[in-house]
Amino acid sequence: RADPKVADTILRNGLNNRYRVLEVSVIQRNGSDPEKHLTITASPSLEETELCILRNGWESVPVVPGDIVHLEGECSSGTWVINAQCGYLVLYPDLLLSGTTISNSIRCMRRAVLSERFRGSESGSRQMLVGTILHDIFQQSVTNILTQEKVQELANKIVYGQKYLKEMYQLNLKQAQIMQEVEEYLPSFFKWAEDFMHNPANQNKMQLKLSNGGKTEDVSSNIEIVDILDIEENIWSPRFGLKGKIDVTARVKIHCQSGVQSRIMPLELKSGKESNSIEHRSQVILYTLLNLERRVDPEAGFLLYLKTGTMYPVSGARMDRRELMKLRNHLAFYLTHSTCKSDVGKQNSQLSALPPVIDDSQACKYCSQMNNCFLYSRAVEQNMASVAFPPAMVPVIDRETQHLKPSHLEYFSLWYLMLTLELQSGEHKKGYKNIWMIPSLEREKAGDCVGNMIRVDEVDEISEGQYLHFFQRRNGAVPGTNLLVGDRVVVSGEEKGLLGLATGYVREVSATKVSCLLGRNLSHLPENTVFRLDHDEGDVGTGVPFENLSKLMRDSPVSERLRNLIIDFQKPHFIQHLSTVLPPQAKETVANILKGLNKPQKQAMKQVLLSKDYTLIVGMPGTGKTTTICALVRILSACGFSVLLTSFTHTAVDNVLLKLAKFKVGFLRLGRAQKVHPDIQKYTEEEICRSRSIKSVTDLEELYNSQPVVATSCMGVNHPILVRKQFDFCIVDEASQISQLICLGPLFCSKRFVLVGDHQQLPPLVLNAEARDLGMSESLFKRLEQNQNAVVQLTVQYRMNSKIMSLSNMLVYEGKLECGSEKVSNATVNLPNLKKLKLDLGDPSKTWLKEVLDPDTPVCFLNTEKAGCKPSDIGIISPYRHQLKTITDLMAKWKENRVEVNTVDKYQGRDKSIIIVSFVRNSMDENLGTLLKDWRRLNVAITRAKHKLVMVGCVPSLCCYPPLEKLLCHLQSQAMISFFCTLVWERGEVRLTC
DNA sequence: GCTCTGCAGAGAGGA
Repeated sequence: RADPKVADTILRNGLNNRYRVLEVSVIQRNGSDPEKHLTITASPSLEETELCILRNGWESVPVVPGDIVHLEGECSSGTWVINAQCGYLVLYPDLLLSGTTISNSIRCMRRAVLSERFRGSESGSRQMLVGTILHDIFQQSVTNILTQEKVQELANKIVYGQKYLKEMYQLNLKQAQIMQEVEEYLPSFFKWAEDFMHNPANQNKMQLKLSNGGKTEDVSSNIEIVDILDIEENIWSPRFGLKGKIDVTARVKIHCQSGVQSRIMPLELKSGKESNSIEHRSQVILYTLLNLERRVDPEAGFLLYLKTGTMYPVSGARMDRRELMKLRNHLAFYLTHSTCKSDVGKQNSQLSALPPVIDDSQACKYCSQMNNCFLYSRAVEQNMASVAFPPAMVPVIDRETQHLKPSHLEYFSLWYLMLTLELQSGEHKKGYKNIWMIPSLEREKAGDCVGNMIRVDEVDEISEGQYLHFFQRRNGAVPGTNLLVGDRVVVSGEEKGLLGLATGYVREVSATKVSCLLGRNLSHLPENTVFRLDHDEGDVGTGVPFENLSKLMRDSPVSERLRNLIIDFQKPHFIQHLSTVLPPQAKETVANILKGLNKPQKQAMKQVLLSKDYTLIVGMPGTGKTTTICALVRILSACGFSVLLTSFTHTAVDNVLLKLAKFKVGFLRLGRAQKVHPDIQKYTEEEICRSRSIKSVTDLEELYNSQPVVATSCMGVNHPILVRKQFDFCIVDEASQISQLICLGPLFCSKRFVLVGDHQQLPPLVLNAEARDLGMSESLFKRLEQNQNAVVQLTVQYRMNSKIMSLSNMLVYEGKLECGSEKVSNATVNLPNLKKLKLDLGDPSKTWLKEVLDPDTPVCFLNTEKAGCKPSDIGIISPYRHQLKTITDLMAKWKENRVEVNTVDKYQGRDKSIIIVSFVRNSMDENLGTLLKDWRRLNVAITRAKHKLVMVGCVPSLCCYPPLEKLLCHLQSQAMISFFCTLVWERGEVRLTC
């Protein structure tokens, strides 16, 4: 009951009810099937309980106390009955599972569960791409009622357009090949249209089970498609815990003996073999359920095979729907219970078993999840007493995983567990469910949503599949919001049932309007539709690390090499002489570049050139990491090497590129242009393809091969270039801040790698405490640092004056940091109005300010209001967000307010002339909190200032934290403490005492 | 005990 996963769930009655299960009991009566009785409640106090009785197979639903369920059906005097004839129980209804996921689980649920974790395991195939293209052509043809000639034209436009070029490049296919395949289908398109769209009296009799006047009857009827209402309609159903995209939503006339019926029905297109299989039919049945969210029950749908133009009716009979929903519940159970607490009394989590391995080696042979499936059984399940494998599969599993050592299996299961725990923490915080569980007005308060919007102006198709929409607040101005340009949004209708209409990106936010680039054109919706735009936190970055973990375990030379280096700590190798790597013609260029570097930087260049495996560059604060990376890229490319340049954030990548752009080194920037620095946008693939109007695979390939330097974020590893190309070097900036498995991504497509970072600064963020304790915040940089022969340190810094530097030197760097020049060492802050100001400070109560303002004082307080330096030169940092809010609010009164206020964490990688650190803490409580216990956070905090570092805090309180205690001791011994100020709160006023 | 960045992604077929 204390499960945090459900602790914050909103319970309620009614159509979209949510019940908490309090008790589960199995009732076994003589001679009849067992029943399951659930004691449930929809009241937050858990007091008013109801009873739910599960019968006729529903008792198999794996529901346990604490679970959240949704009930469909009827409740009479506090009792729900879910049986063969009526009602549904939906387990974890806020977990929406897609139609394909559920139909894929019919044969093997294990595969369906694995596919949810390892999304990119299927790299796609020719058939799939052709399928996607055929869908597109068909959908556009029927929507626009095109003639045969026009359809041919459209096919040409799509195949020879830019839309699918990337996929074609990835699969190494030619456009002509695709076109040839596509053309074979076109005659069937026309045949279908002839049969069903333009010919009401067609001879294609179909058997349809439909309700009529209260009873269901099997009717023989003629089907006529009269109107196409939507294509790719996206429906989220929090009632059934389902989601899906419906190929075609059509108005259908059903002509039968008793008359004509008109219905809106789903049409599912298939370009493969005409199998009419249970999987295909199940998909249609699930779509009939999805339709309930928006319209009356269609009761049936159609399966259309594009190869032949044959259309099969599929009824959404109660029995089939019921079985599919039970399947969904099982899937939801496995996805939700991916970890469990080990033996009673212990608090440690461990991985749960997946759905069992099926006994069908024939089916497994072609399964895209085979590797992950066997890996999980070998690394995780083989040690579980409760898991038995089909005997025939045991040797297969062993054979397919024999390339892995015990250390590899251990690494896999540890990281799989940590990633899963972290995923659960993320789901708990974010997730889509807020969109349907919390009204827009309420979500607006937190800034995550803008509701009550109507669409204005025309929808503008910017490029294929990208529609620019404009929204305006129905009454008044757009409220204050966190929505920023470039953020992902989900557009829904305020009216229920219109969830997830489209997703896209924010283009512009003004006081009156929000414009968004969406994947679907919403202009077909009624003009008075009221929308809400929700900030889409999505489940970003959850798939990539799982995917990388799976890749690392593959039976391939690249993966084996990385396993040896990363898991088994194999010593990195270096070659002896530079002459063997340095081409004669590059010598002069390289020498010139080296001239601009200091000694440790030069050493770093040499080390990288000599490396056969990897190099770690420790970039202490202010030591010119960006300059070093920039020089490194120039040298490597002068030597003829290809380079993949990455970092976790777009900002970090662009920082290097901004510098690099000044030199004659060409590069290609991957990633969404919206997320890229404006000055770098012209180097993005998106921009280049637009400006050169690239429309053939050949041209695209040429572009991809044109630059030896490619830059992208670590998450962008699924780009086709990285799938097909191998680079000589991969450089990862800010590597000490990147989670191990995310950092691993770009390394698969490179022969050698360079990690740049500083493990004395903040590690990757890990939300889940247990995962953190298990070691999840260990970056790859930190892990490999134990191989000291691969490490070079940049120790000469150009940021801080000597006094500021000395703090960090004492704290963590053991005196290794040195100033780059006298100028740096002696630099002080320039305060032009100081003289005048000092006169104003005659009041004895302000003497402390005088001292504080003295440029020769490294530790002090500064009044930015009158001192006369630019506010933009000042940064205020604190470990705590709430403190920043208070400071920001206090400063809001000022006319000109350009002082940047931010968290320590956010200031990493940046600097300012003057930094004011507010340590906040002012109590001797036992509750210390963890933020200030971290040496790395303190190190970051005190190494941001170039000329003046002002720290504010309560000395005795702060002495409880070991890192601060050390710092304060040092300050005292250096006589810097006398200037230290204590910040005291009294009745909401800030008073400074010395 | 309070720190937060990444990003399209449901479905494209195959046995």
